[in-house]
Amino acid sequence: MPELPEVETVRRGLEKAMVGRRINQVMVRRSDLRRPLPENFSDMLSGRKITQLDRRAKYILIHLDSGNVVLVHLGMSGRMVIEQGTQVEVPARKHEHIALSVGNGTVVRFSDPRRFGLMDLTPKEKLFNHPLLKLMGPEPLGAGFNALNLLTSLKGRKMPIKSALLDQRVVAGLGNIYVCESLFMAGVSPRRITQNISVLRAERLVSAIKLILRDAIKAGGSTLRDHVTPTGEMGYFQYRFKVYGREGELCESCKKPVKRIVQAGRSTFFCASCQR
DNA sequence: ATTGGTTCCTGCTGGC
DNA sequence: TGCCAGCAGGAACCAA
Repeated sequence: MPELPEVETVRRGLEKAMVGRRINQVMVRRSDLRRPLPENFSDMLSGRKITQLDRRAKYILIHLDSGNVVLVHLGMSGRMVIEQGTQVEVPARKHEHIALSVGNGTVVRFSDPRRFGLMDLTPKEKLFNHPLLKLMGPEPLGAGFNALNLLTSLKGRKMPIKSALLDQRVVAGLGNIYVCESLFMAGVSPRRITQNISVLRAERLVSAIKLILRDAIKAGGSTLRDHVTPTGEMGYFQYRFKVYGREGELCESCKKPVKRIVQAGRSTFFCASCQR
């Protein structure tokens, strides 16, 4: 499931194939994604040159020479795949919703079986006032994400730290997998209530999050079910999970079994002995 | 106001 | 072997 490292991997792959190219054809097969595609989506993209590809949290931002920006969110099962020597009319796979032809027989295809993903369009100057981005917290790999900042945003709140780290307003881009792994690396219990997070624990958490995200990006993200790079290769970080999906296996560090609990409706994997 | 629960969606899997 | 309930989860929404 695409979290920040997977989205960054996809962004890097798309950047090579798309920046400097002109979108000469847009095919919309389904517009009822997580939120409906803007009505003029095709018209606003057609004929536009792609100037830049950025990422904000789990969003890919495609900058157009018209001054508009396309926001792409992959949701749970979204894929962006580059194909050579093909045409937009021919769907590459089931559940392909959008295809962009960017010249030289190159087609970028967005598929998303579960349709939790979305695309939207906004003028560049309104980008960070966009409702989806406006309330978003700091980029975890940026200087704006540090222990002090984290403690401030957790102050007075009473929820398990696991849930807080999934809240995109606290830090933007983490999902269930990297939160579990970060908490393990930091030795912090997922059940610990946010207001009881000490400075030391906040520092360890911030370091762990940055380290894990950087390593995961280097590994091309994690391929569990859906994630592939735009050129179809898989990521490798799943082989380095210490706790995620490892219920019952022995903790590498203390050899006690990894536990699974449910918090806010989703699985948390952790070592009750190493994480306090 | 904050927080936890529910919902959307489809594909995969585990248990009978 | 085959079927199907249940699970996977990002984030908006709802209710307490």
